[in-house]
Amino acid sequence: MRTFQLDRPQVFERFRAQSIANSCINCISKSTCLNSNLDIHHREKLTAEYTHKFKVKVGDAIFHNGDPIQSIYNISKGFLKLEFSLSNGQHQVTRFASNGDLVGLDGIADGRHHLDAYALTDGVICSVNYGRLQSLIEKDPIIQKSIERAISNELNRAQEHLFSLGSHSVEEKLAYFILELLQKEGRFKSEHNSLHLPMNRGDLKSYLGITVESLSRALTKLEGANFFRVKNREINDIDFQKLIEFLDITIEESGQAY
Amino acid sequence: MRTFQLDRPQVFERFRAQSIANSCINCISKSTCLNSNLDIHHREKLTAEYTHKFKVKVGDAIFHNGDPIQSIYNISKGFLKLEFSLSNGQHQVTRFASNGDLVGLDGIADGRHHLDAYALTDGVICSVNYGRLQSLIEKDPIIQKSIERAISNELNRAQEHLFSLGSHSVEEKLAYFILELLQKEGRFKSEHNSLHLPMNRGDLKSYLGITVESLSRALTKLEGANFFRVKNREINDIDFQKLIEFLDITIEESGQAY
DNA sequence: CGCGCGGTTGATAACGGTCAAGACCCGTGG
DNA sequence: CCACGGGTCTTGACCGTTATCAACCGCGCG
Repeated sequence: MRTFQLDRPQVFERFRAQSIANSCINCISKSTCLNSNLDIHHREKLTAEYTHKFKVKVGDAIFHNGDPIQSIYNISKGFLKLEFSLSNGQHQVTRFASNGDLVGLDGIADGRHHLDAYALTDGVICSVNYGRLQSLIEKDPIIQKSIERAISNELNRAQEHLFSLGSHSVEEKLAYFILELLQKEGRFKSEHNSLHLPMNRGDLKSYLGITVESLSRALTKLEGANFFRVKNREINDIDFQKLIEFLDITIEESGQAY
Repeated sequence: MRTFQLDRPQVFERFRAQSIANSCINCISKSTCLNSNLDIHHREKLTAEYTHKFKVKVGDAIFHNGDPIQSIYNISKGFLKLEFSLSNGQHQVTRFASNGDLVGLDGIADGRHHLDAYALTDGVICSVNYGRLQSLIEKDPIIQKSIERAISNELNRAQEHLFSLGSHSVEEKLAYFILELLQKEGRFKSEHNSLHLPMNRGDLKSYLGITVESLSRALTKLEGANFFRVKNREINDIDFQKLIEFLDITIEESGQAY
């Protein structure tokens, strides 16, 4: 289970000023980045010559389906959505990504991205040039392992999403989503039983494969059953235990990330 | 797009007799295996000391959720289903795998499998010891790339599945599935407009996230609209063009596999 | 022959989608 | 500071699709 915290923005800002200067050593995201299990020597290799930090604003596209894969992206700050889209306009959000998540691995298969990536909020992204990363991988098995684990991890996340979309009611899908977000922010056992949703209802209904109206009704219904309180994008007083009972599932303590 | 054919079983049997003797050089699956883009020298490395061929029977489990990852599996013959399952009995088929598919990559993330794998038919599986594969990867960047591409490919397949489950009617999900199978068997432009479904209705409804009854009705409905003819597990006279018009999609010629 | 299993068909009900209206949020400008 | 306006979100009424429950069919097998 990841344990970083998102609730002290001012501290974040101080680190940001350092990390934007392209050092992996001091980067706030390092505990969840590619180099999470690298020692300090390895981390230095990932620094300036391989990485490039840049800011994004709400709505910015990071890459599109079909684009050749230039880089792998690590999110330092902010939120992205990843969409599967067809030329006829149909599209679906398949993933939300945030602090420490690696994005763009879908392009490894054939050298082209298969998804669209957009910024949901202003943020900072660390890009790692893919060509250079490849040569680095060849020289360093630890980095190679990190990459493989990251993709495999993403695959497993997709499987869980698949499961939650198949044969579940709207309320159940929503409950799975809330738990997923809680887990991502490492808040299972913490005193923080609230969430701020980084996405609007439109993106969330797409992710869940339902309509906005159903989503809205599901929110009020679960609120009425005292699973949580909803106020716009704020979810408060989340009753973690009730949610997992509702879904009839058990959560292991050691939800180990990559 | 993959171009191997599945419709001459007696020829397959002759090859099988050779490949069971553990040579990647003569293996019938090699064009779609890990070593698809290896030259003959590299292929030799993958032979006997790394791989082990074995037969499976209908219903056999290959691995379970939680098992430590011993091997990566390449399917030489037959069909597998991969299931996401919870301890409360809920489960969903998330993938069907056949000739040339790599299975078990979900376990790379944390060294344990996250899915259950079962044989849908009798078959032959080629296992590659994961520990040895890892050391091989370190020495040989081409094999490492093959692995990464295979996982990334699987990730993209999962995204498409996700898309087809979200916001689509039962008939649409079924149509997507038929096209997916056709594509897998490389029959888009071939004279073969028929399919044999390797799975029963129960597994298929699980994959599509619907009920058996809805599946049955969707089959008869699409049959009534002359998309194809259904006879038990045989799908005949498939009207490829009508299917893609129904889904309002376009298919590129070059559906390149890994 | 008759049982059991997988699959289909039918009747009914509920869940979720659709359409329409209204409430709320928030930025802009008077 | 408040009024306005546009977009987002919620609520309500209605209807269609799909799940549910139940019966039945066909086939393989003891």
